[in-house]
Amino acid sequence: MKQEVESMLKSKEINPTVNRMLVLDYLLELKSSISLTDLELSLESFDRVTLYRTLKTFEERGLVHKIEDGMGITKFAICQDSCKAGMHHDLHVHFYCHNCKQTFCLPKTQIPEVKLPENYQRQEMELIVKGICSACAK
Amino acid sequence: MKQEVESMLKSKEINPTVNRMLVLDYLLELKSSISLTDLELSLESFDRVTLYRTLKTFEERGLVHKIEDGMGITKFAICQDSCKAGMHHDLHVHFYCHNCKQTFCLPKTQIPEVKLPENYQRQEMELIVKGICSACAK
DNA sequence: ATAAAAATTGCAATACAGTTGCATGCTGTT
DNA sequence: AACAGCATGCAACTGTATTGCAATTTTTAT
Ligand SMILES: [Mn+2]
Ligand SMILES: [Mn+2]
Ligand SMILES: [Zn+2]
Ligand SMILES: [Zn+2]
Repeated sequence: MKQEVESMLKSKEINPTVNRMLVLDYLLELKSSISLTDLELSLESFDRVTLYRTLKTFEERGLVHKIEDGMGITKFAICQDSCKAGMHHDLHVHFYCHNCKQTFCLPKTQIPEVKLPENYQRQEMELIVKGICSACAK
Repeated sequence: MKQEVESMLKSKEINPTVNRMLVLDYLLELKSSISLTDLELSLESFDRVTLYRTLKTFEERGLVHKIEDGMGITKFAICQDSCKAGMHHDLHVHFYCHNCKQTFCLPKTQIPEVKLPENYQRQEMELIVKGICSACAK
């Protein structure tokens, strides 16, 4: 397990420090995304700034992606697969649950194409669907 | 003109004070949306809190809608038409320009339907397209 | 293995958007 | 004119994001 986490960091050219391995391990367990504040609450021994910079590094190297959850909170989630440093391929839908306040990646749900007005040049897209998640719907 | 602004406020059951008429007038001139901070810079004579509460009232009465611009900034824009107090019909796409940092409503560009995984219940959607706006593309 | 260099971390401080409480001022009504 | 109710401004507070710098850890080169 620890071996796996370490090589995952190395493959993204991230120095595998103890801290970073613990953070990555935690993110991998997680079913949804997490905000910096919630991460700080979950991993109490870490300084907030360290977690901030850890997430920033992870994002820059293509290991996690940033999600605007649609309620003004920034969250982070492990990238699915093909993301590289400075190159995220993150065209899936995100789902915000009004009940549990969690934000889920829906990697199998692609963002459909939209036709923009004349002269608008698209570079990225974000689609946030809000409602009740499957766990809360039961 | 002033007459028009006043009756617009009244039709949404908002008390037409001098301040509110000036803010609404400014918003109507605007081609794109605006953040609280930028509004404060544009209308210097107003206190930030007054503008905050003005926008909040406008939003609650269905006169403006709130936009998460995808970069963590909340912006406000005049509603198109059928919005009522507590009931926004805001399923159009928003466009964020990386060059001028403005966020545009694209009222003619609807958000396409997406099929969610089993048991997810949709209530709202937000689609932000990022890139270069038509003015900056020239 | 050790020393030097480079990267990482923690603490303190700052920046900044959003929000609330309260005293004051304004407006319309009796 | 007196009153009630809403609107406004100021000060203060919250919460998140971000930076500077010194201390510590990790890596690299002897
Ligand atoms: Mn995602
Ligand atoms: Mn809009
Ligand atoms: Zn839920
Ligand atoms: Zn532009």
